[in-house]
Amino acid sequence: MGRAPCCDKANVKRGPWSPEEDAKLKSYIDEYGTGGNWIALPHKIGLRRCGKSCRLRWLNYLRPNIKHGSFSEEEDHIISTLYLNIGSRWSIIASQLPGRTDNDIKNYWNTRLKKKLMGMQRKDQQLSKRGGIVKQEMKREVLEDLKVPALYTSMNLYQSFWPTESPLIVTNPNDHGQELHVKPQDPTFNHYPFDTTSIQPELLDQNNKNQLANTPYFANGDAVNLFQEFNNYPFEINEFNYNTTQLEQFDGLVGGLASLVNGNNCTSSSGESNTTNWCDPLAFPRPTPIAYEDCRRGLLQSYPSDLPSRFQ
DNA sequence: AAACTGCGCAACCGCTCGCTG
DNA sequence: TCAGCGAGCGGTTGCGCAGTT
Repeated sequence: MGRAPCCDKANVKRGPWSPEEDAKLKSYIDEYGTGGNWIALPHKIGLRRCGKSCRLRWLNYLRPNIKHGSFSEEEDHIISTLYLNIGSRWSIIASQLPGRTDNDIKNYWNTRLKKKLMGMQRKDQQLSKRGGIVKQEMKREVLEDLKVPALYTSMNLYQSFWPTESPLIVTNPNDHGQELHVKPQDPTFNHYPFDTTSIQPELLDQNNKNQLANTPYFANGDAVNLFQEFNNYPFEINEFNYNTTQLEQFDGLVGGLASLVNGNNCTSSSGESNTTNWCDPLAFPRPTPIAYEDCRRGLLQSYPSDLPSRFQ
């Protein structure tokens, strides 16, 4: 049995909204609010519209302070950076752009910005042909399929999502019995263009803006979607699972993940033979790939024997 | 001037998630 | 614990307009 429809489709109007319908909806919500029930709303005001349609019309067009019109360069930058870091999570991206709706941003990305960026990337490829064929091919794959959020290295980017109001106390669900006290983020830190000074310079592109050129890959050529890989936050990172389950092959080097131990933002405790950093998605910095840095430090000497095959 | 094409955007569709009883 | 429901979200569709042939 399929899902029950949210409204009687035979008796609701579809298609573009008339000015009269807009006025009806707007004046009602202005006076009474949505009442927290979109399904019931059209009946209350005598609109022959589906509740979902009313909600969409209000959110995308009628509500106050909606910004229509062309996007600025700064907005372009924010959208592209966020897209490359978190993918098509339009509502999150929209939350960073006051006055813009997720629908607007989605449309803008799909119809214009993506093409604009891809054009820029192709130009970049032509200029960097001295790179190896394999590297170029891998890069091309990623750039031509921007549906794959490639990397999650811009730590500061996420700071705009971090708590700023009060210290958090988080209990480790991994049964370690730890209580972690997290200091609030300095609110003055949330700005664009974001500060990249805390990111390993090897992980940044020539403009120190992102890490497009250093995307880690699986051996089969797929771009590593680090965020996807570790979507089941909170999770625990330690040197053991770091070395065995979170390895990626990166351009001939061995890479991986580690949490960024960054002052008060992340806490760590020493185990018997390794260091454990427990991270909560809302409270801590995202993990960052530190492939180059760790290779240089000699932390990764060889593949462990139980390395899952997909990382080999 | 008419037909065609491509693009932008509003709106719809269907899925997931979280809340509630 | 689980089913039902509504809200929210991201993908997709299709209309209308502008530019081109």
